[in-house]
Amino acid sequence: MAQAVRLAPKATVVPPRFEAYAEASAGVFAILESVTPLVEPLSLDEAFLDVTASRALHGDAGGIARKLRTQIADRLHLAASAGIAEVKFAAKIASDLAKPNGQLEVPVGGTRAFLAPLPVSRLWGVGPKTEGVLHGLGLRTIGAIAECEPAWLEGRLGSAGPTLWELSRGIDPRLVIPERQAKSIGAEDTFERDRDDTEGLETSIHAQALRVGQRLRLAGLRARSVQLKLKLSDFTLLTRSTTLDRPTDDGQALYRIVRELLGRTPLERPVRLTGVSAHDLVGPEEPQLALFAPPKPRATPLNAALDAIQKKFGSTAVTTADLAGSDLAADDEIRRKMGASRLIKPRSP
DNA sequence: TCTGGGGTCCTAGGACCC
DNA sequence: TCTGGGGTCCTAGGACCC
Repeated sequence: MAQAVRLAPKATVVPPRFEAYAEASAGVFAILESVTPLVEPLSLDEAFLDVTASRALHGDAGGIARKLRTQIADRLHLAASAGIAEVKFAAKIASDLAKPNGQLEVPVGGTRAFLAPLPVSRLWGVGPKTEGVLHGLGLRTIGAIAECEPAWLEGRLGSAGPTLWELSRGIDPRLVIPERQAKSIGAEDTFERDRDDTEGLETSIHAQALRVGQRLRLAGLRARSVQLKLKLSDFTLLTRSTTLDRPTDDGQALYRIVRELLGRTPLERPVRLTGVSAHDLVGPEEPQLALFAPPKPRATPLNAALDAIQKKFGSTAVTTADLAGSDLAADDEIRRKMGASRLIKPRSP
């Protein structure tokens, strides 16, 4: 947006409508799941489908893709593209090449030939850095990688070498996995202007810790470790993390820890972004390994009450004193998931 | 190309344990 | 107190993806 506004100073800037995208996404996934339960979301608007067992009922893969795309167009008025292949990442590339609003099928047994002329950057796991390394080795196409000795590639790229070699030959053993448990949950915000006042930074990570805590409770998870993230004015990234004595889903507990981490992190520059994330997530049913039963956390009933209030009246209905009136407490995603229908501003801190 | 927010996976050193 | 080999866990950083 910064770039766009610079180029077109008079442009009208329209805020994103995350709720609308989520609603459309749910509609698309409902259509996809009418064909097979083996739907693996890749993002809000992309998914892998394993239709191996669906063909007897729904016809061949190409026909299934056409049918799904027609339904998406008819019911949701959205364009959709599809890639069909024997392995996941080839299907993904085929769908990228079919955009917009097309579909591309890689013939059975033809994966390696399909990939060979494509640039190395098309491979999953090859970003700008790895692309530079590969170009330095004289490798520009996926076919060129396929011709290499995997051991030679390993010497130059580490363990990524043999993996890229396999992919270049169309070997991709990854299965379509419908439900995947989150491995981390985080919240981060870039400031309007860089700042270095402790109070402002603490307010920011407080709001983020509370958002993370709420999302943990929504997912029925607790965190065993917490990470503080700071991006400085020169874009250098700092992370500080701690492992907890006991897993928690309490935002205030997360905040106490990241505030401590912030306190012992000397900052040489103003801060551009702060972030808080929860890692090593465990479910609520995790067996208790402590020798003595731990005391029931005091925060649990409080959080349940706060969650209920926010579900009913919106995410800004009740918050901590330092966040009152600040827009940092709002989290559209939480509001959407909880189904809150209206927003009530606090009348006084 | 002056860089948002949500993630995943990997590496590497050091502390610590047997 | 030192030595050696095998291992886990914790922490920080980086590449990559949508």
